[in-house]
Amino acid sequence: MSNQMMTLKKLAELSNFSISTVSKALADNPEISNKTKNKIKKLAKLYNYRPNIIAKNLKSRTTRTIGVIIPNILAHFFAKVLAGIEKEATQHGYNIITCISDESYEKEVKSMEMLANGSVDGFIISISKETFIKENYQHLQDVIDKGLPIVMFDRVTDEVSCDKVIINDFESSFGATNRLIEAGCKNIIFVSPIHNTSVGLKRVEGYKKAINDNFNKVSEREILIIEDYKQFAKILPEFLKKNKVDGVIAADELSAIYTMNLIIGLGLKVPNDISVIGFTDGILAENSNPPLTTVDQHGTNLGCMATKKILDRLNSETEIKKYNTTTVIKTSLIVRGSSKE
Amino acid sequence: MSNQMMTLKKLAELSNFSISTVSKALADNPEISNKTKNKIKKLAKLYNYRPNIIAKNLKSRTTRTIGVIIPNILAHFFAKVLAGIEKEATQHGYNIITCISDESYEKEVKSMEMLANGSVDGFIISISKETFIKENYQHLQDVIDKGLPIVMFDRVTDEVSCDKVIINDFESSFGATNRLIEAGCKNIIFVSPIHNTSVGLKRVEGYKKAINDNFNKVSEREILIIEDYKQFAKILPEFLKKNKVDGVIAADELSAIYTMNLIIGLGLKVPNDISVIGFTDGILAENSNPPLTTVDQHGTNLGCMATKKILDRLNSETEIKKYNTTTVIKTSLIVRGSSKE
DNA sequence: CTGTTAGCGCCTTCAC
DNA sequence: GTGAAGGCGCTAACAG
Repeated sequence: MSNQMMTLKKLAELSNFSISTVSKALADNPEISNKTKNKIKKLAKLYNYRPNIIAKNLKSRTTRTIGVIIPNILAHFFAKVLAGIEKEATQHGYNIITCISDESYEKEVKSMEMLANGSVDGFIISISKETFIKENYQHLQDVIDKGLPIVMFDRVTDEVSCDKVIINDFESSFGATNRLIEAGCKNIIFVSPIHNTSVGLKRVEGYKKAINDNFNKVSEREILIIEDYKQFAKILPEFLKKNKVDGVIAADELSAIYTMNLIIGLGLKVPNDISVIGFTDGILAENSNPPLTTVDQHGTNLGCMATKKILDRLNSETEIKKYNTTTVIKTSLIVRGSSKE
Repeated sequence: MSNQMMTLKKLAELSNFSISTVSKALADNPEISNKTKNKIKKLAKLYNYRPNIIAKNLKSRTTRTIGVIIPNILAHFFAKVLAGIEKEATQHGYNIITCISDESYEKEVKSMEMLANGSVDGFIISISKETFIKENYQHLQDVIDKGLPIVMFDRVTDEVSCDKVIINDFESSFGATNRLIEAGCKNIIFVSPIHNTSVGLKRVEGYKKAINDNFNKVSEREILIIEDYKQFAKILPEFLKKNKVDGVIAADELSAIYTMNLIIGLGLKVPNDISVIGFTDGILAENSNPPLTTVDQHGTNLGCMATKKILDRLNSETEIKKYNTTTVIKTSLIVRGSSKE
C-alpha cells in the first residue's frame, strides 16, 4: 500500500543531485559540502523521508532484530522476562520478534526455522517442556551452525553449547526447604508441574538435599509430579488426606497458589497447618491470601541480562572467542504470610 | 556472522545453471524441465537452502510482519490478547514484532516510527494512557497516511479512522452494576486506575446509568479515580472507613484484587459486607480468595479478531473500501464468590 | 565535492 | 527450456 514512500531515488530527482550524493548528504558524510547537505536535508524533511529499513538490512546483512521464543506468555515469570528483553532491546535500537512455543516442540522448531532465514540476528530462548522430553535439540544446533547466536535463559540444556542465563535453582530450592525446616516443618512435600525441564530437576535436587541433610531420608512419594495444572485438584487433596504434611515447596508460582487454595478448601490453615513456598515473584504471589512466600527469580533482570549478552555477541568482532558462558542470577527469598516464621 | 548462508547464486554455480533457472526451478515454474528441476531441488535440499527473507521482502515490498504495540505486558489482559495475536498471526505465516509502550506517549510514538519504515506491514495497537491524556494521535494518522493499516483494540479513539475491535464496555459495566443492585447492594462505588482511557470512560458511564436508573442519583464522590496502583492502599481504606459501602465495581482485574485484599485487611468480609466485581478474567480473578466475579473480556479472542482484521486488510486488493469498521465483542459475566447472589 | 558503478539476494520480464 | 538483464532501496568503493 506504501502510497508515498519517499526514496533516495526520488529525492535525487527532486534535488537534481545523484542518488549517492543524497545518501551521503543525509549520512552527514564530510565529503559533501554544507550547502548541498542543507539543501538535501531540508528536502528530506519536507517530504518526511525515512530510509527503508529492509533495503538497509539487505545491504548490511543484519536486521537489528532478535527472535524471542518463550513457552508461555501467560505465566507471569515469562511476561516479566519478556518485559526485560523488550526494554533492553529497545534501548539499543533493537526490535524483538516474539514467538510462543506453547510448550510444543514442533512450534518451537517451526518458529526458529521461520526466523532463521534472515529475519533476525540471533535468538533468546527458553526451551519448551516437550523439547526436553524429546531430548532433541538439533534445531538449536542448526541455528548456531548457520552463524546465528543463541542465548538460552531459565530452561537450558547442556547439549547445546551457547551463552546461558539461569538462576541458582538448586540453592534456591535448598534454601527455601531449609527455611521451612527451621520453622519446624517435619513433613515437607515438593510439587512440580515442570518436572521435565532443567529448572524443575534442579529444584527437586535442592529440596532433596535439604531433606536428606536434616532427616536422613527422602521418599520419592513425597515428590508430586503434576503433568498438567488441571490435575492439581485431583491429586493434591487426595494426597493431603492420606498423608501428614506440614510444608510444601512448589516449583512455580501457579502451583503454589493452587496448592494454597486447595489446602484452604480442605478447611486447613496456611501457614498454621501447612506452610507453602513457591517460585517466581509474580502478581499472584503478591496478591494471594495469605500472600505467598516466594523465591524471586528477578525475571525482568534476567531478561535484561540475556539481551545484553546477545547484543554483546552481535556487536563483537572477535569471532574466535568461545561463546559458552553461563551467568547465574541469584534469587532472593521473599518472606510473606504463607510460611511460618 | 551468517557463515554458510546458501544463496541462489551459489546454487547456480554449483549446478551450472543460471540464477534465474535455479529460481524458477525452486518455484516449480512450468518453464523448467522436470529433469533440471529435480537436480536443482536435490542440491537445494542438500545444502539446506532457504531463500533470504529480507531480499524477498525488499522485492515484494512486504514483510509478513505485524507490529504490535501494547501498554503493559504484565497486565494479564494484554498478555492474553498478545497470545491470541501471536497464535492467529503464526497460523497465517505472519510474525509479530512486539513493542511495549509502558503507558508512555513518547515510547508509543518512537516504536511506531521505528517500525513504520518497512519493518512491518501494519499495526495492532492499544493506546497508552499518556496518549489519551495528551490527546495527540498524529503518529497514528501518519502511519495510516503512509499506507500502513492500523487495527486498534480495547483502548481506541474516534479521532483516528481505522478498524477497531472493542468490547461492549458500557453494557458490561451496566450489567455488572445491576447485578450488585439486584443482590441488594445500595451503596456501590466505582474504582478505576484507567480513567483516562476510552474503556475507562465507558465503564464509568455504564456504572452511572445503572445507579441512576435505580437510585435516581449518582454522586461523583463515589467514583474513585486512582492514578497509580500504589495509591490504592492509601485512598481506598480511608474512603471505606468514612463511607458506607456494600459494593465495588473495579475497572480492571488488579484493582479488584487490591480492593478485595484491602477490604479483608480492614476486617470486613467479601462478599458478606462488600461485594466486588472486576474486569478481565485473568489468572488473578480465578485464584483469588474468594475467587473474583469478573467481566470476561475474552482477551485471546479479541487478539485473534484484531489479527484477522488486519490480515484481511493486508490481503485485500480493494483499496477503495473504507476500512473503518468497529467490531464489538460481547463480554460474559463470570460469577464467583466475591459477589453476593 | 559529486557522480558512476557495483552489489546485497531475489524475482520477473524478455530474448534466445 | 534456459539465460541475460534489470530493479527493489540502499551503501560504498572508486572515478572524475
